[in-house]
Parts: sequence; C-alpha cells; structure tokens
Amino acid sequence: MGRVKVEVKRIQEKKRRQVTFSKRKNGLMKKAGDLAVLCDVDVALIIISSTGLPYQFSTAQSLRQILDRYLLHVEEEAAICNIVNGAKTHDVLKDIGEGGSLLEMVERQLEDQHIELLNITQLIELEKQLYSLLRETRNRKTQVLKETVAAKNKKARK
Amino acid sequence: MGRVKVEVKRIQEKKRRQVTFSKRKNGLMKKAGDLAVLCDVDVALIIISSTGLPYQFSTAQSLRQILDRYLLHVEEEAAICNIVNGAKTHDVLKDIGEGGSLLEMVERQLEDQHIELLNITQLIELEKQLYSLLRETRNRKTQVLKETVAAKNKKARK
DNA sequence: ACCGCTATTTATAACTA
DNA sequence: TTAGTTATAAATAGCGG
Repeated sequence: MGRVKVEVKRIQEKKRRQVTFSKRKNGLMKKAGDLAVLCDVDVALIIISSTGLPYQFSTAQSLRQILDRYLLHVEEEAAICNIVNGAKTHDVLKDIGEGGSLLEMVERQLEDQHIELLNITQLIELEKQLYSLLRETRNRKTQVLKETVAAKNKKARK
Repeated sequence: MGRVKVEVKRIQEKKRRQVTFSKRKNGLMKKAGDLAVLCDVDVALIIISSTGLPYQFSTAQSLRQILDRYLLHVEEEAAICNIVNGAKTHDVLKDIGEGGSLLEMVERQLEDQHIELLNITQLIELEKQLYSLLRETRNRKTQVLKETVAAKNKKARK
C-alpha cells in the first residue's frame, strides 16, 4: 500500500529496510492495539530487530502475564500429551537428575518427598520457589558474563 | 478500512465481534510475517481470545526462542538495575529462602556452594536443571488440577 | 534519522449466498 | 455459519525537507 507494490522479501538497501521497519512496526502495534480493544482480547507482540533490540507491545500490565498464560496453556497440552503417551513424572524426574550435576543433592532431597505425592498447594509453592531461583540464576549468569566482557575490554585497552 | 469508519472501542454485538476478530487476527499475523521477511527481524505474536484460547505467530522455530531472548534482555536490564541500586544477589536469595517452605533444604544446600561463587559453566548447568525441574513441577500441577476436576465431575454425575 | 505529503496498494465492514 | 464480493477506510512507499 504505497506508490508501488512491493514483493514480500528481504529489502536489500539498508536505509530503506530501516525506514520500512520503523513504519511497519508502528503500524503493526497500532493494529494489535485496535484488535485488542475492538474484540476484547489480550495481545502480546515482541519484535526483535536485527541488532537484537527488542520492541514490545502488550495489553496486560505486564507482558509476563500473557506469556505465563500462554506457557501455561502450552504446558497443559504437553502434560496431556505426556499422560497419553504413558510417560511417568517419575521417569522424567530421574532423567533430569542423571548426568552428575551440581544439583544432585537437590534431586535426592526431592526424591524423598516425591514430587508426585505433593498436593496442589505444595506444588504451587514449589513452582514459585523454583521460578525465583531460576530468575536469580539467570541474573547472576548475565552479571558474570558482563564482568567477563568488561574484564576483556579493560585488558584490550592496555 | 471498510464500508464505514469504525470507532476503536469494544464491539458490542457478539457476532460482529467474532467476525472482526477472525478477520483482523489473520490480517495482523500476515502483517507480522511481512514485517519479519521485509526487514529481516524476529517477531512473536500471541493473541488470547476472550474464551482463553491462545493463537500464536512466530518467525523462529519455536516461540520459546523469541521469548527467551526477550526475557534474557529484560533480565539483563533488571540485573543492571540491581547492580545500580546496590542490591546484592545474596540478599535476594535470602529473601527467597525465607518464609519456611518446602525448599528450605534446597536453599541451605545452595548456600553452602554459594550462587555468587559459581562459574559461568556451573551457572548455565544450574539454570538448565532448575528450568527442567520447574517445567516438571508445572506439568505435575496441571495434572493434579485435571484429576481434581475429573473427580468433581464424576461426583456430580452421581 | 524523522516529519509531512499523497498516489497507490492493502485491509476490511457490510453485504451476499 | 462460513466463504466470497465490493465499496471504502487505512496503511504505506517513495519523495522532499
């Protein structure tokens, strides 16, 4: 929808590609917002530019909310699939534990009060705890990576 | 862009809303795909209908890849923010551990080989383990919920 | 890189079957 | 109800600042 018809394929000229990206990104986000309002639905949109910069749009307070709902759904499907295929929670847990890891101890602890025997409240609590721990681990990993890069740069400047 | 100009607000008539949802959802996904190809970027789009059904579009093999990249970026920002604010990883970990939980043991184990002292390889391994464990916990939670619902239905039929 | 302009293309609201 | 058709609104490509 412009002066000429454009083929849907990667735009070669960098400048034209950048301009088109900016314009269409805005258009897409506007349309996402319109859809959400008109049809009373939740929408999450993530665009990651070629430089790795993320742009996001989301109707909920946090994009996380939508992602969590989506992931929950996906995991429900996976769970159903597991049940159908006869895969046992126990087997999966054992697989995770194998391979001699830092977390062997943790695995052993969990084996005692087996995950299958936990009630729903306990499971929710366990999920929360693991999620926090995971986030913290990721943060720490990022920090270590940053420090490594910083150290390298310092060395390079010498 | 139709016979008449429409205001951007919730469509009252259910049928019209449904039709518009279907049409605009398709349009939005097409545009998302065009943007990705034309500008060589990654796009993830999640739409959750009012009935809770999720629809998704994504350029990567798995939407997860884009989400992970996005979340990584967000968590990097958070990590920087933490560093700026002087919050210590240790404090956060301690907060997580407080509240007398199922995971107290795990926390204690981790305290010994403190998370701050782990090297990058170990952190990556720990992350993987926690992620698997989290997924498993969520699956199990879903399963328990399903069983609960099934049991209720059975009871109700009597 | 970002505006405004406008000729055109594209999306779609209402309609139709 | 789910697809096509059509008249019209909306998005946007190229261009000039």
